[in-house]
Amino acid sequence: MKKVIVGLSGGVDSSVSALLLKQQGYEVIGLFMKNWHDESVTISDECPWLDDSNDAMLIAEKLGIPFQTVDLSKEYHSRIIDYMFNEYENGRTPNPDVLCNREIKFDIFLKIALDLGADYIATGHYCQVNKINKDNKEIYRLIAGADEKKDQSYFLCQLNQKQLSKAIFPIGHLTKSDVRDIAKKNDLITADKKDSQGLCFVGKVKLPDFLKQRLTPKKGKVIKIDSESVKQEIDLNEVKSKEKQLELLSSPFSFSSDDGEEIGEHHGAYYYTVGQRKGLNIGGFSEPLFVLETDVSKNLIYVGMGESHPALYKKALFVKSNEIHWIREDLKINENETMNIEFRIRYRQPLQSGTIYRFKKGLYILFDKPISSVTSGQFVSWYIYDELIGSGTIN
RNA sequence: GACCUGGUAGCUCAGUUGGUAGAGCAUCUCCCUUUUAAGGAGAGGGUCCUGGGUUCGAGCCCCAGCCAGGUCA
Repeated sequence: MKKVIVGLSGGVDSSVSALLLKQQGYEVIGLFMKNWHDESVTISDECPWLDDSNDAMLIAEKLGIPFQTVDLSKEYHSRIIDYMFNEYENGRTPNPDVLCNREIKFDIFLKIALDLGADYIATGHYCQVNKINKDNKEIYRLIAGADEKKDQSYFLCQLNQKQLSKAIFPIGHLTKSDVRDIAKKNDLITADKKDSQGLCFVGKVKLPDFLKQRLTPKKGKVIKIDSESVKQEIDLNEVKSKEKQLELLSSPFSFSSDDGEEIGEHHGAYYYTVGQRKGLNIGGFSEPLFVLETDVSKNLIYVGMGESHPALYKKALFVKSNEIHWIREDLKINENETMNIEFRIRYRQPLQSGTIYRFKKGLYILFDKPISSVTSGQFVSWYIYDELIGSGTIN
């Protein structure tokens, strides 16, 4: 009998995952990860993890499976929280939950599971894995969850073949309402529990407050850039090489304080992210203001009025060579090759179409249509149909 | 110095022939969402510059003052 350790979070998705594994005849062990202690920074109920661990335990009892708790808060802190603060400090916008999967659930947790003699680990993610044979090699494919609205493949975009080979996603072929139905029919107490939100393991936070733990507030200017003053289309015909063209299209606008008018003050450029609307605390304009760019070294933030401001849109993005990740290494493209793909630059964004151009320095993705709020530090993941084949950090 | 225009929600402004005020933005809450955003819904918020006067009744009319911007000598 194959042995699976399932990460029980105390939610309905992992509950049903465990149930299904049990029904499929696996030897199932439930493991609850406690990765965060500090409730002072969260908005939600006083002690969410206590309820969650309790629910997880009750589910394990109900299913008649062994249950354990592990505390990975030290690792979570060094691998996720530290990364987060570093990125924000450098004016980038990290994605802790993508890292959490790569570094915690599918690394440390996986190792613990293997040490316990498990053959696989399972989680309640809405995504699917399948295996194909190609040139006598087994290749694992990461497929989007069947429920388009809940597809969480994006959060797993940094996993590799080895990790996928050990992963089972028991609910990936189901919809959320299927999962809730199953939970109800089987009297699982988590059946009607609200979906979790906010940072995985940490919970819902007000980001600026969270960041203030380590990034001290410092006042700076907010500069408003007029639509008209944004330099118009670069004449690509004057630029000979494709690489140079793409470099221009993907590079930041690099505004300076002379490019616009000072309209207010902020409390720290690193609290803001591209495309952000709320929290600027500046009114008096006919349309909302959106953050176009931040400059952490000068502590400036640049904003533009209206959702169609030209500086809110980009036609290309860049990923450095060492930050390119292929799940399907067999599909990897070489220097000077291109590939038509679909991609997304944030969770739940509809897939966008574009082309990858690979050069020595890294790769560019040229979008068929300009994309709003392309944010450095976030992950871009690329797909062929519903298969996620690679990803990278937006430069 | 004279004249003109304006002083109305946190901000920018609208307010019909006088009947105790509105819109956008901002803010807050909720919804959505295992990142950051965006998006959707709702709510709160006004000694209508001050002091007099006319009127049954004044943000709207009259007088004086204060403040801001402008024009002319």
